[in-house]
Amino acid sequence: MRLLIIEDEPGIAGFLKDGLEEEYFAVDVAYDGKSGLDHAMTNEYDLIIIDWMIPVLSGIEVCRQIRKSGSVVPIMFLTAKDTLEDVVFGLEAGANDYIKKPFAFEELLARIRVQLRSKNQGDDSLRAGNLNINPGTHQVFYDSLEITLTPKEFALLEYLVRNKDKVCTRSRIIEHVWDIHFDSDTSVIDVYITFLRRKLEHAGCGNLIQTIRGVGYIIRES
Amino acid sequence: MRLLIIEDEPGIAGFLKDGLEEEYFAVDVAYDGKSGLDHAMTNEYDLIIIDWMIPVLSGIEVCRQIRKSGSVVPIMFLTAKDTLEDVVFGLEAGANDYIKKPFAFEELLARIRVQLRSKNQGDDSLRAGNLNINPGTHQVFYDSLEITLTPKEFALLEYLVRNKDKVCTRSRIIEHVWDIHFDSDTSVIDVYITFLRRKLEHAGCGNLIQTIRGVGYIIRES
DNA sequence: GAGCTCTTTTAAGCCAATTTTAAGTCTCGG
DNA sequence: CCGAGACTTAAAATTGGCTTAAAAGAGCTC
Repeated sequence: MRLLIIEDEPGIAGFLKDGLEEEYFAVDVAYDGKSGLDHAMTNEYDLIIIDWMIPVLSGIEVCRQIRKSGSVVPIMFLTAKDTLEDVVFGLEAGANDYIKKPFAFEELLARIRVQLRSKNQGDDSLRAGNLNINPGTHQVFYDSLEITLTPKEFALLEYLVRNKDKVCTRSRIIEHVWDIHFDSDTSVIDVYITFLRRKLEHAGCGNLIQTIRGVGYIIRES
Repeated sequence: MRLLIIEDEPGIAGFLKDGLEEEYFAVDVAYDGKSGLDHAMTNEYDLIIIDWMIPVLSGIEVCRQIRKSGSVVPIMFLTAKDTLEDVVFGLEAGANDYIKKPFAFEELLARIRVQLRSKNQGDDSLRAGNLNINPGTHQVFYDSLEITLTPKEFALLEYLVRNKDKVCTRSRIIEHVWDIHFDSDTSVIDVYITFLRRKLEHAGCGNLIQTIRGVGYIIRES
């Protein structure tokens, strides 16, 4: 899952980036509103975190511009302000959630998961058929059998399952899971798809990941 | 286990901090309501102790704010007041327990253990398979064989067992057991995991602590 | 407070798992 | 049947955990 953080204080930005990468997110950081908007418009993110008070272009203005472009990406505000007025303003500008500084990292993480899961549905774990993925504990179960995955394998499977019934193109996968933006002729994806298929097959959960030739992959639930 | 004490009298605060650290807790202290709330919001604690009468923001207000943020961390009040009215007030504000000053340190400790155990289950001792951990006496038994641990070894094992069947990430371990909050590239955890494994192995209880590479550790009960 | 022991932390080298690269083989669609 | 793209495999590169030894710190005794 790929996140954008728009935050001018390097300390906070670094802390968030490190913590979120530990949770297998691919994280980009922008240090002012203009460059943040730039990133948001030229890339596809699964969620954007914006500080209210940032230079060049205010957080709220960035949010408005993103919405104006038609994007429905979940947006969360970080802010020191906490009057009712601000909340209303933020939500009117198109934000999905709102977290007051100072905040616990755990709380932010929980709220991020809420936003991401709403795209999916139901409880906190991700499902596809009998496969159960728990992003909180980094565990995967097929029925009650646990499948042990490496970090990259997990991140790839998570991305495919979050987008189940949708085709995931190679370029999106390389962006969202590997955070690689330029064109490159690597075949990492193929290799990891093989790894995943082998482990899933071995657990009795074969044929989950289907190939769309020339495009990418899809996990179908039906 | 990591505690926060919000108490303005340095004498009492120091006494509590020292006493609780002697019991292997990782203890933070805040000297007024505002800074206390700050700490509570920006960190993850296993229990919070709040004095009723503190400057800037009253204890009860701090408690309300914490609950308002959705946190369910156990909260205990310290207070000189003891009318029924106050008790009701405190509990309504979201406190879990209530202890009147002056109090015996032993009693406070006992009540803290009650609050912490409710997260786990049943009786006072922690279990994982045939391993038995007694937080009160700092003893560890494998069947009837005692395993002698140093304070840090004990604290680490206790944290892992309290969170058994859940993955404990490195960053959570370093926060809850060592009380280190900033990013640091220490390898203390590795060293202590080695110490623990060696002692457990030696007692015949090998293979208890499993590594989740790139993430942390887990003790599985099953 | 000097000297001793035990605990905790730091640092370095080693080893194993993970990730990436690269090359050869296979398969689908035209 | 050809070629592009996908799959598989092996091996290189990298990362990160494990182990060890030694230094630093804490507590105790005399």
